[in-house]
Amino acid sequence: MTAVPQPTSEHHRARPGRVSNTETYRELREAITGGQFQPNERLVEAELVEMFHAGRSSVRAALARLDQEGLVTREPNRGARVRLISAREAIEIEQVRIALEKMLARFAAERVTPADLTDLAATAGEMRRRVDEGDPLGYSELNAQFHRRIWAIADHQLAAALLTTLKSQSIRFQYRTVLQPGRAEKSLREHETILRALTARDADASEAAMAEHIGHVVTTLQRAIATQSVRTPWQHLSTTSQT
Amino acid sequence: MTAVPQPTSEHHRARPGRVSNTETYRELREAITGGQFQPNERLVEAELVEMFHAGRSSVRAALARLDQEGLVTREPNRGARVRLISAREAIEIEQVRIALEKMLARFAAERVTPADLTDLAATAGEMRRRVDEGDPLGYSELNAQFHRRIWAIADHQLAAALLTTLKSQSIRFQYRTVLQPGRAEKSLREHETILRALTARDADASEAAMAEHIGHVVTTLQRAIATQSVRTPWQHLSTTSQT
DNA sequence: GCACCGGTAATTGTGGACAATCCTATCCAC
DNA sequence: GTGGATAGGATTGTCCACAATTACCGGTGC
Repeated sequence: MTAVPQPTSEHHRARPGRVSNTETYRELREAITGGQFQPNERLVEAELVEMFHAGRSSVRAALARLDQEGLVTREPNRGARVRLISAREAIEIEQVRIALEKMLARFAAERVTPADLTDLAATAGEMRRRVDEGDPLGYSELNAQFHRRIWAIADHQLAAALLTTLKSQSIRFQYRTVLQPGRAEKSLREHETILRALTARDADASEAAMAEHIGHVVTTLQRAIATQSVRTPWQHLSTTSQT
Repeated sequence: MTAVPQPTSEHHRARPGRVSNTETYRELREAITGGQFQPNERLVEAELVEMFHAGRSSVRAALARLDQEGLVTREPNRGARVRLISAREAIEIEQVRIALEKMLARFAAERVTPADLTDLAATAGEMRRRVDEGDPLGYSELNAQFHRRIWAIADHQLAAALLTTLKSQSIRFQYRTVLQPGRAEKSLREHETILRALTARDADASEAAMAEHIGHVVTTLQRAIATQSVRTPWQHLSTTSQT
């Protein structure tokens, strides 16, 4: 079956000297998304126990959870591996992302406040600065921030949770849409279009602008996948993603 | 964090006499969605061990997994409970469902084959028969089948997986829309509209028809929730849901 | 050289025991 | 009678040992 997106009960509190159960989960997750393991690399429980100074129970729980999140694969009696995301899956993820972000853009347009707008405008301005300075990494970070801000305005916990998890799966590591030349300027203009639509509180326009924006990401992604198979397959560069 | 939707590695094979690990998961899940437990009811591990003739490890694993799927809640050192889904969450679920099913309707319109269409038409015909006979339960089942068929045509694993899980969460609420007077006829007509749009291979019309259909479900749901708080809170009738 | 086969090592799956934590009921002081 | 402290029971969290399964490797027969 399939894992759903609830903000999984996470009221755990870290105890002083101990390595909490969810702590090892967090660390392992970080290690995977951070690229410390190659995709498809085996994750032997005993090794992880030593690596994170945790009990085997914790490691097993963490693996089970990451399995459901789609970051690792487990086969019975054969252990866990870092999940390798196929091109098709990566595209499916982006398509779902479009559907959800469209919805959120619409909701955001209906609820946005003046304070939100000045905030978004500030971020957009900062993004333009980064582009002009030729700082793609900083731009990426602000980009993510822009989108998250819209999620917050839309105030939709479920969609936000889903998007967060989906994001961590794909783009973060393997199919990084590398900075195609000229993509940054276009991306920036798309964000500005979104901002204008939100400012006008035009739900249809906001949704359409968001759809077009992420749609471009998909085509960029598809191009990247088409040409990628030739070059070095798995290159982990940084942790920010580019949209 | 949040659970993601991968078709979680599930190659397990049931051994003759033994109660496999994922088997208890399946049973427990079935018990919860089937309404064998009251919402918010405590799920004591020892009791479940006895009930399903499984080891505590299995039960614990199952609970962890169901926690991520959003069917149970766990608090550290305080055990697990059947998750009670708030009205807001139920609505959020339906909203996400709209977004995803719209997308799938569009994809389906682009890929549908003549065989698919005759199949859908047959289901729609059967649905009409059930409505005429006044068989809401049978209608519900066919309804679900109709939607699943569209998912299959769209051929989008991720979205299908997400929808399946979301559905299992909100089953309790979906019951309420069934019994609304006159809802069945309207629902049927909406499905027929969707079918016509698909037959015409009109992606925009298909998406719109699907959006309108599920949109009505949401408003019906909201009305039901508004009036519900007074009457008997949790009445489990069957396992099929009504949209 | 290659397929098959047995044994051994490595790894995962599971149950049980114990520790840690929380809840409840009771008792005592005021 | 009320509030707080405390002991007891119930329940969960974690470690550990052992069983079960799989992978690896060398040997044998053809």
